Amino acid sequence: MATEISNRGIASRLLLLSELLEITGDNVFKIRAFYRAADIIERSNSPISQLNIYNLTLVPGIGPAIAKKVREIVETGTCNELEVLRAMVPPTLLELLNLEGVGPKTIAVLWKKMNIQSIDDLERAATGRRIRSLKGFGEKKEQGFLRSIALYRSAGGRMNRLEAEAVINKLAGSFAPGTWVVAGSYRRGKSTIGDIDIVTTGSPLVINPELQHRVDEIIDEGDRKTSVRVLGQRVDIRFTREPQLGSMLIYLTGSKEFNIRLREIAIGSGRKVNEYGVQARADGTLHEFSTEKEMFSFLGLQEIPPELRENQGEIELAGRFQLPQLINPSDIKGDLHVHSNWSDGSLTLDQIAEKGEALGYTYILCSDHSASLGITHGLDEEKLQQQAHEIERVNRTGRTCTLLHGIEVDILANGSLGLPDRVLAGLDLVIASVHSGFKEDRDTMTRRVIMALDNENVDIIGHPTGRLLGKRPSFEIDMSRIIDSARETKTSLECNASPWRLDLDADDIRNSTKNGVRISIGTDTHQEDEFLHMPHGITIARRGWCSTVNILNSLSLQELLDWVS
DNA sequence: GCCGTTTTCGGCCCGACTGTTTTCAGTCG
Repeated sequence: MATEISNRGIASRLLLLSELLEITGDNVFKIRAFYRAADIIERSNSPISQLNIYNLTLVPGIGPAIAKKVREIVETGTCNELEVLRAMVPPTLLELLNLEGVGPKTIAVLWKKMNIQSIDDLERAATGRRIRSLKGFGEKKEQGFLRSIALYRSAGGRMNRLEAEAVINKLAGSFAPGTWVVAGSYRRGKSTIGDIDIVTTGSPLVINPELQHRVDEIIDEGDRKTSVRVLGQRVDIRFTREPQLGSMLIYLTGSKEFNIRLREIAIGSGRKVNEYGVQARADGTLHEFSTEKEMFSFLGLQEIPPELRENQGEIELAGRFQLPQLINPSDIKGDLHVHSNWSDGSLTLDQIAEKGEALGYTYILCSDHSASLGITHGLDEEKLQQQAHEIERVNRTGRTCTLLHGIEVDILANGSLGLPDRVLAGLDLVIASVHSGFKEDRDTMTRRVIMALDNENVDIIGHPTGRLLGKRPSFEIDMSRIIDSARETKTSLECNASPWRLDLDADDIRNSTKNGVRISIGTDTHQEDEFLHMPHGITIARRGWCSTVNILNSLSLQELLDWVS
């Protein structure tokens, strides 16, 4: 059997098609249709390659033309229109789309009038001051191109949440306390953030000058909006007034798809939604909202938590007042992934129990590495037995937080585990994780993890895709098979709260809980301050539509022990 | 190209800011 093309594979070809159509100047609505279809296919949790033409057209956003192209891609790996465009447009031209301030129209003109085909070509032409001779281009554009090229070459990509917080902290002094809110993808709880968006009720007359000496660069400056660069990252600041704060927050929190959907709905009832409020199209009267809740209510919607605003069905549910009650920090009863100084952590077991008590937890799973992983001073059978005695001693000291004795056992290359079953059977909870052999192919890796799932001693699969944000991509793994197997074996999948992992991601979490798989949130703490990463994990779980019933560590200690047995 | 209890044709979210212009196109979010 030939390998089926993945949803991502289909989506990437449609995306390439829409980018090529942009440069060749095709109808913008047609381009958007391709772009939307690519997004829908990428996010779908069932294999699109198995749908026939008719079933494809039943997917919202896919019509007869795109359905035909998808089938062509499934059967041949590409489609005719894509190949025609690829033969026409130099491939290096697409890279120019990554430059800030450079869009498809600009690229088309540079290509057709000056035969500029790549970033290097553009740099040479701008340095040689040749571009200013083109109609519609001047000296400032030329300099802007050179700045964008330098920025693109030095860019470190998207920020993780800690890096975003560093940028925010650098600017915090520009605003009076209580007059500003971080919106955008940071507020929606995304695991990586492209730029920072801030809404403030402060005056631009005060804040714009304040920003001057805190930023690397002012990109745009205005009375309604100012954009700056801080620590190499873009920050957009929108100025508003208290009576309009609600609509501005909704607007700047997004997502883009969410905003578009909200506005489409408003059009249906003769209204216009923008960042200033809701306007009646008939007479132009503007309704203002100081809170988001008031504006949602005015539109006939339940208040939608920022983490859900992705146009993934939440708006329709909000219209029926049927949004899920999302998990909250106060629902978390304990941390299910902590390392002590018995392996590669820095805290003693006593310190961990003390910290757990201070955080209001009723339990913490002490899950050190197994001995198979040489670099982290893992525990063998003997050390594990000694640790058991020490945990018993700590648990007798009368703290309100109980230490559970567990392990983070390695899933080895052949799918077996780093410790024998009889050892694992004696522990309270077992996390099994992949820490080596990331380069295996998709099928091998999937079977490795499924073997671990089939082991009756394994309760949780730790960081199931192995990614390190910005450093190491997920390894190849068929998550739908993993989720099926987790359901059958009643195993939990981890939402690792470390800001460098945040793995599983929100889409996989939502697919897991739809299938009845419980999510375990663990901080993977190695040193004291990492206990504070729990909220990052909760945020991702909220993005995955999790209620308390979906979260393993919202169970009480007794319920958790019952679940294990 | 997609879509439809206003529509099967004619719409398709909305506004800020810049640079290059004498009124607007392009880009961005």
